[in-house]
Amino acid sequence: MSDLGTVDVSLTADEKFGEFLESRQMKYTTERRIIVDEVFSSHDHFDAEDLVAKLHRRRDGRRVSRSTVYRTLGYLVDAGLLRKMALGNREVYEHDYGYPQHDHLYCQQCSTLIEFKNDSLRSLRDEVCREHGFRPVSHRLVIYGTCANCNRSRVSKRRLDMV
Amino acid sequence: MSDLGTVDVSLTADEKFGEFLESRQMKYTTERRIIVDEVFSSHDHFDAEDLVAKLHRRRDGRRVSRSTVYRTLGYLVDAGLLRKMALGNREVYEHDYGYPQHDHLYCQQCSTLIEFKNDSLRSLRDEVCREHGFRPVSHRLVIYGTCANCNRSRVSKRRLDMV
DNA sequence: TTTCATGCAAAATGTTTGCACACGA
DNA sequence: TCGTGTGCAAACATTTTGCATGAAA
Repeated sequence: MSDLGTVDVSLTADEKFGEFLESRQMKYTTERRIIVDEVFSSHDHFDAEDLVAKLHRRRDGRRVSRSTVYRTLGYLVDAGLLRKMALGNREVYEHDYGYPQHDHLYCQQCSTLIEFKNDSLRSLRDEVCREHGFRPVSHRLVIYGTCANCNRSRVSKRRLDMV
Repeated sequence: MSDLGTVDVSLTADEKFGEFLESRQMKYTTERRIIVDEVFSSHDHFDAEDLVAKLHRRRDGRRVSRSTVYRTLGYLVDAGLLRKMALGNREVYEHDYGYPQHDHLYCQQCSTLIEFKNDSLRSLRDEVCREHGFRPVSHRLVIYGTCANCNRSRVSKRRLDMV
């Protein structure tokens, strides 16, 4: 997983979620805490069922049902803590809060996801929007292809084939 | 629907699909012809169920079952005639063959989809890929926000509110 | 103690598949 | 004719929902 560093934020994800819940008269339950802990313990992209599996197989007291996982993921997106995006034919979540805006390179060979940041891309996006009188809120860009590693292997393989 | 013109191609979509089917020892059946006709009769974006509905409600002899619609859409993508992409939480199809490469502005207010073409974007994409040793095959970019029309209405509304 | 959340099971959605019959080349 | 395709219904995969019980504030 690429690491683009962080964006300074005054609250932890946990605190931010607490504020969100409070503002909506919702409760910060044990289950919601378990989910936030799990989700923010690593920076990997994951889909709903990945998380269900992790939290469902637990033998300790920290099991959470499928419905609660799905419901809570929705709230985390609403709270601005997670972003949901389509990757091939999977729907994956990634950290949004405290993490810089970025786009993705997705290797169709080995399924590696590379994050990258490019400021010109952002300006170009805004310029296009301006030309259309369009007010951008967000965007999703995924470039599909093959990564450096896979390109290397293929070249080696091709060379071997030639021998 | 925006119209970006066409790209010159030597075969009609129908002929191209015929070639594809032949190359795979598949048959160009009545149902497949009905689907190609319908899909290429307009440039709108549509999802599988839109098409199922259109072809299922027909009273003439041109009804096609749900399974055949789904199966054929897959072949049309494989044949390079259609592109599939995520739009919000829908999966929509659009023409690929004979249509220029482009990206999308999606209005979250009125659900309008605006297509645009921007060559700098393409070069920038390729530059980013080069920096990462990544070989691009395709990409999906959707910018979410509000369109000129909706921005106008909102401004008017705001002005009225102030009176 | 009141209000909201959970877990379960059922339902809803979107898509794929096995199979008997039908059709295209 | 032969091999493929179709339609149907059933299976699947994913996500949502109604409801009785349980926990947070």
